[in-house]
Amino acid sequence: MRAKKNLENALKAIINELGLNWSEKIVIEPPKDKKFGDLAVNVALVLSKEAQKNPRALAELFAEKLRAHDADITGIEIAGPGFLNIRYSNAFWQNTVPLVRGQGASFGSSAHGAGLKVLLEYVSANPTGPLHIGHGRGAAIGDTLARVMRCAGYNVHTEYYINDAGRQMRLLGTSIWLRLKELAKKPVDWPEDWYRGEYIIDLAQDVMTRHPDIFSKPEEESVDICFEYGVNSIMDGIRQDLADFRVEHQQWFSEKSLVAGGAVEAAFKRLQASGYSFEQDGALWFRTTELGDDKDRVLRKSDGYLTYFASDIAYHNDKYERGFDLLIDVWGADHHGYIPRMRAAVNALGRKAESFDVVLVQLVNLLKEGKPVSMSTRAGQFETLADVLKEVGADAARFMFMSRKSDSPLDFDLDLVKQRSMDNPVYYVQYAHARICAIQRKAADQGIALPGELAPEDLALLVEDQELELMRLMDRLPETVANAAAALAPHHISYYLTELAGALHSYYSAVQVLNAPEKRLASARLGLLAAVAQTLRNGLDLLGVSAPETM
RNA sequence: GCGCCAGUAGCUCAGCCGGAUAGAGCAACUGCCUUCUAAGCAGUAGGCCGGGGGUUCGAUUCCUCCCUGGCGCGCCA
Repeated sequence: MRAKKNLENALKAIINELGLNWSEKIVIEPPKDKKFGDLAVNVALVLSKEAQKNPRALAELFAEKLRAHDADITGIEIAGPGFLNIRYSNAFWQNTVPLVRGQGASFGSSAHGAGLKVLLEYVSANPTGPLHIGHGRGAAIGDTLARVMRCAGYNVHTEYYINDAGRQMRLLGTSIWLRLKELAKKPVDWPEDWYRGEYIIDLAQDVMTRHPDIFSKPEEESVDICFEYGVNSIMDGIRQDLADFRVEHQQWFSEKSLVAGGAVEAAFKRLQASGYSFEQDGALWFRTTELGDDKDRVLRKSDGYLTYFASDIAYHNDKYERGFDLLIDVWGADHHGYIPRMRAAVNALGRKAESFDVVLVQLVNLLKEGKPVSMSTRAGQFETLADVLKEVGADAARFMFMSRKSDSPLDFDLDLVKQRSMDNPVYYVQYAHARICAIQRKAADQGIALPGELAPEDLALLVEDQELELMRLMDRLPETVANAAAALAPHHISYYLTELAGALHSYYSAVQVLNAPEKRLASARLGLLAAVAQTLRNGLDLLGVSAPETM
């Protein structure tokens, strides 16, 4: 980050001096191959198209000015069409060590998000059964994204929307009630649509214990009792599962409360005012086709019940009215068809299109010994998130979920995730941290103290290739976090960590720390390792993964 | 039929707001444990970046058409 910012500022000054225009297209990044230098930039982009055909002269001019501008730049190579390969001095990189150690747990953070108020909604699974592995992926992505965005300077609020109104909920109440009747050996007429899972029987049993007199009440009231108990009990389970997975929501937002509070009617009025709603066949419709959807959508059905869409519009309207600048929803990819109508709603509510974004999370294929495991809730046959966590642990599961971008399907092989090998990069990264801790313990045993702030002449001893590589990588954490936040792509963090861990392992094998030829060198290296451990911890913490001291 | 997502090394995947010789892990092969944890390291080999066309000085990246796979297309949520 420091390197990138430095170079960017220098380039801006020079471009300004030359009377040219800075272009957002000017990307400063690590070169594809380390032998090219520390950073690469293409300055040809500030030129007109015509001039870009011969960018060499300009590149030379920039090179000359950069050398004069920044004493930390020790090497500039002109390559390719307008490429400058920049090399920073060792001293520049060595300063990363005190920087990281000075910032400690906050190293990696930046002001990139400028305090933008973001509402991040994730999981929001219907309380009709326990969370399964697919919900787990959404949970891991949502929670990690929240951590990453906060670290990048966004003001993030996280929510779980509880769909405790509507048809599926009536179905839950009925399902429990029918199981209850079955338990009481009463005749049962099974409908086509009901929840068959074993947990429904458990719930029915609980209701029976708590309400022994339930059969003496009117059936409607009994179903209500079943529903109330079922929702609360299942939500308690969901909260517990998420807590075990280290997934946090700051707020649990009830759809029922939204409807009861009149928010839906208020949203309807807004749509009416903008002229997008109409009545037809006894139902209230929203003309989403005028806003890019392929069909108009029903808001209130002819039977008087609200659609899910209706209360969802009200919910999003409520989010805006609470003052959020950006709404991000994490959805399962099977809901992607829902996006156009939600965008239509955002538009009709008079909000900017960019203020609403969706992170689509593709399916998880749960595998056991290479064979798929079914996860249908209604068929009552699924591997719950809780079961998976019990089997592989939260660390391995969270890292696995962060090992792919969200919109590609993920095979989650239980046997693989349990494996303690490089098939399973979480151990690779954690092991790097544990190795540093082992050295630190050994140092303490030998009476070698972890140095405080290293003097410049001590830092200057850190000149091995692997040492400089570690410093360059550490310097990249803040921009990696900022990029991951801006792109809503939290998986970048796990790739970064794997790279940093690789550099550490490489260093560990090549260079002796405690057995270094000189005491001062050993001490300097301990200082470096303390910084690397800090960086690993900070990165792992963004993923919600622990950084063990021994393994 | 329409829409969304994907197609990159034998396998699992990064990269994609256009830029250098396309990267990583696994699997394969060769080496490295009397030295701080071998859950590791060093190295070799492995690619019409699904296919055709287009835009461009330059395309894995953008546009378009095809092919293949997944997922959606309710007065369900």
